[in-house]
Amino acid sequence: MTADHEILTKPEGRYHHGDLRTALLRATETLIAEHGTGAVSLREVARIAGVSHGAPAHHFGNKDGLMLAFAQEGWDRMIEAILNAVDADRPGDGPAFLVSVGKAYVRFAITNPGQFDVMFRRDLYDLKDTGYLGAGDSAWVFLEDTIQRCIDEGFAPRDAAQSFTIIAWSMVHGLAALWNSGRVRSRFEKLDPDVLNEQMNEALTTMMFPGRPVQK
Amino acid sequence: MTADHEILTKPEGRYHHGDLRTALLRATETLIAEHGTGAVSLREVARIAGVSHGAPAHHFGNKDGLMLAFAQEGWDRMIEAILNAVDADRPGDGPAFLVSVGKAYVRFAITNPGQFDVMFRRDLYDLKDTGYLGAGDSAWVFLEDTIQRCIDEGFAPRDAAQSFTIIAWSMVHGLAALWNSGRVRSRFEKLDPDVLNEQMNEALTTMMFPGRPVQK
DNA sequence: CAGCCCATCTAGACAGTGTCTAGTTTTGCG
DNA sequence: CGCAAAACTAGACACTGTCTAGATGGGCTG
Repeated sequence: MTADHEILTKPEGRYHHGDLRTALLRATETLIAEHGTGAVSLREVARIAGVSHGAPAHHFGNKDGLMLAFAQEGWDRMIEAILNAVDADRPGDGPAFLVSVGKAYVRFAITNPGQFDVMFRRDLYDLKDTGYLGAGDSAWVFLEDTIQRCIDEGFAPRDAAQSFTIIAWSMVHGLAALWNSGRVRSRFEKLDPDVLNEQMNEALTTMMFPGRPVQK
Repeated sequence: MTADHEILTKPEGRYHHGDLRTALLRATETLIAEHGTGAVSLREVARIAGVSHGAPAHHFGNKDGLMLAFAQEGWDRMIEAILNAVDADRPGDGPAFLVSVGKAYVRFAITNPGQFDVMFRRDLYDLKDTGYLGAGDSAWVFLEDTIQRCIDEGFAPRDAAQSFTIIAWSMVHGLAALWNSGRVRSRFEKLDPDVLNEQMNEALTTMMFPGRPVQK
């Protein structure tokens, strides 16, 4: 119905689509957003893109491949979103940097609940796939570097890198997952998620670095 | 193959199963454990239970109903597991009580990854279902009471009930979810999950209640 | 104990799905 | 221009969820 949709539909009378892979990923995103993850089918995304029912298999191998590609795209998008947020916030010290990262993580999750969900759904595709694990690994490494910076600045014990990384990731991931599950949200109908996100990340970081000098 | 399996299979020559509802839930559990959540189908659980393909619909309405019942059973089991753990640990103060609860939460999640997953999969069934939300609510209320006890004992500010509840739940839920996703586990192949669970919950509670007197 | 209601379960049909195959169209490259 | 490979089509098949109509028998009423 939108211009986007037209671009993603195969031009009439043509045999080749042009950018079918992208079109199928966008169709997947639309389906998940409008009807949930369960509504995704190879035949439906093919229909939306205006191609035959067998076409998607050529680009993704099978349905698992489509979901995996969608998850990988999600990791790329999330890392990009975090980098942008950090750029915008210009945090002064390590803990402030961590707050910026945590807020961006949760914001990405609650603004892209469908894709975030797929990124952690190990039943949708082969977990051993190197690309999938690789994408998640870069997120881990990024987070670990953030913690390491806090350690280098004297905010945390020198041997805390791994445990603090797990703690930080667990905190923001749990908050995001619970919010998206609808269980937390249902108790804060009138609360702006961004406000909750801000408050939680500030509180969590304060707990992690109790001796931290307060930033203006 | 096991005795359990035989009990759950319809007695030969009989028309009525006896306890088909339970048999179907157990078949669901087995399928998820052995082949993942995606392997669950009404026809396959019917096959395992030795009944016709249409029988499950009578007990659960449709597939969503089966998954919802499985999720509800999960909530019941988790609350029971937490109560048992608290009984066994006999924690002295509020924070120790919280550690006991948190450890039991994570332990349930990593020993029942399939069921835990389904409990938070809002795409598998209608989120507005009162039974589903009700089960989750009792968990929230239980956790909030635990936090309230910490407040009453002077370990946390009086107005911290809600935010501390979110923080605590986010922590343990995030840890459980990340572990089950395989991303954390892949980095600690040789580490006993129970050890990580213990250490994390102690560390997290120490962060939440920094002034807490150390327990023996 | 007899009769009957209704929960339980069967069996067939139907549209929709993933995946496989063989074949058709088009692109890109020497 | 020629041609191999990539992109896509179209049909088939087994499987799925759900809907129907009907068969069975457990348990309650009288």
